[in-house]
Amino acid sequence: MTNYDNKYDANDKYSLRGRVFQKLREDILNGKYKEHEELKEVAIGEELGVSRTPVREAFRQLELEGLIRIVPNKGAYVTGITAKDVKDIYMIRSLLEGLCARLATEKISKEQLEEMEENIYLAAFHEEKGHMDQMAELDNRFHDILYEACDSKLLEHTLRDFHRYVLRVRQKTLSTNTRGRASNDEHRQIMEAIKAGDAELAEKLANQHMINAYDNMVKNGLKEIYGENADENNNEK
Amino acid sequence: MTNYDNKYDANDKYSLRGRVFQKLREDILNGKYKEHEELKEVAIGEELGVSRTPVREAFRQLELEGLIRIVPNKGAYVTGITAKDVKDIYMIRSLLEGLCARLATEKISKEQLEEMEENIYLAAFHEEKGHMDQMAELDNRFHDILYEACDSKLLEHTLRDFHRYVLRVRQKTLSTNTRGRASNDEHRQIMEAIKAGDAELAEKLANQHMINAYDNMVKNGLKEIYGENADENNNEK
DNA sequence: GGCGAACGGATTGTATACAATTATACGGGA
DNA sequence: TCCCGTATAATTGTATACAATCCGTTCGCC
Repeated sequence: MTNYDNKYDANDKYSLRGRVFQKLREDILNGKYKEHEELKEVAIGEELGVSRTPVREAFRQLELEGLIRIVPNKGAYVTGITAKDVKDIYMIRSLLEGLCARLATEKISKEQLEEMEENIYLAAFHEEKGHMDQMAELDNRFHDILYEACDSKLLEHTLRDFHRYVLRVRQKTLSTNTRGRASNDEHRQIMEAIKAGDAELAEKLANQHMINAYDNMVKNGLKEIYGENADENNNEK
Repeated sequence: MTNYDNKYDANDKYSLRGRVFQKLREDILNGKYKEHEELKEVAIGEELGVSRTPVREAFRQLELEGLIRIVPNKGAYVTGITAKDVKDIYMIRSLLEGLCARLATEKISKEQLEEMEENIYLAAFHEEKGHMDQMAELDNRFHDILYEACDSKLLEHTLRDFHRYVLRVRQKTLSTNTRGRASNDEHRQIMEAIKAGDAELAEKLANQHMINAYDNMVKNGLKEIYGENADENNNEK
């Protein structure tokens, strides 16, 4: 659990630690550092032109974000995501996105609703054109708007954490374009329920949206990508 | 989001950083350091006989646990919990504890179920004797067993985070002894549903258990303790 | 040849020194 | 008296030096 008030202030990009943190997070999510790869303090420090101190502090933060795993006196390793992790996350997200949509129905602002409509409009355009990158970006943004609109710092942060955590997976699987249209449709239905003030429906639709997203992942070979590497849980000392 | 595999290995109590981290966390939860109190690196370091380095690293971890808030170039402050935070947490927990109970119904081991029965038996005993401390301890343990039993590292960790986050509040409010018995009853019902293999019922009961716990808190003056200190969100630079 | 202990390199853990930033106190001027 | 700029102290940010630990290798012994 993290600082729900203003975490990004604390990781400000003007401090070396903050810059290292954001750079490493991005590189891990981008896949530059692969699963189980070891991150060495001096190497990272030299690459970014800083000393070990800010690198170490960034490591501590990355660990609690779940992106790396620090083994005392040994090193820092990029964490792997098992197929079960993904399943669990989507189970949790299904409930929480539903809650989020329900709360957002009461709390959403005019501006947020407008941005949501614009988002859906744009997504339809890019879907037709086959612009996958923009689609992914808009999908992320749609959920971010929803998180902001629920007016709960805690829920917003929790969902953002999970969302970010599965970005690595989504980048590899969401490029199946049949899902793109379905996802857009579901977004629009959620938006319309919110706009109509039907909190119950919005919750139900958001629930199902996550279930559908996960089912699609499984269909498109999640298992093959993140095989059942059961060696994830070996607690060897 | 944190390392779901073995975070406690990384914060091993044999490293200075780990010891500082655990000590500070305990002191914050115990109330030794009060809300909005500033934690100074040198002071903590001298008190524990270590240099600033491990203290700083412990701070970074505490921040992502949500216990302190670090303002760059200024300091680290113990985070306050607003009444709304507590409400949000219980809303989230209601859903997730329900999910946890549902999963646990399928996955719980014989040993875990036995410990749960023993827990409930002991709680009834201590409730009759009026042993508040033991009651609180058993209540914590009951939920921990449930978290372990759901067989999801991610869900387990998420729930533990939220649970720990509200410990500060619970210590001040759960000592109303009428709730003790009701809580025990609810625990037993959840356990029996799990034992009977009725996942739907277990989920519903766990949902309601959280709602009841929160309602009781409100009744017993949550507002008065954690007043609407709206000054929590001032993002002054 | 196999096995174990000791050595050495590499890496992390901790302490300390120095730089940058912020807060506070003081003093001068209007 | 009030305001404001400057100096100074306190605190955090970063770099570096040193200690402890881990891991592979080599050497010696059986």
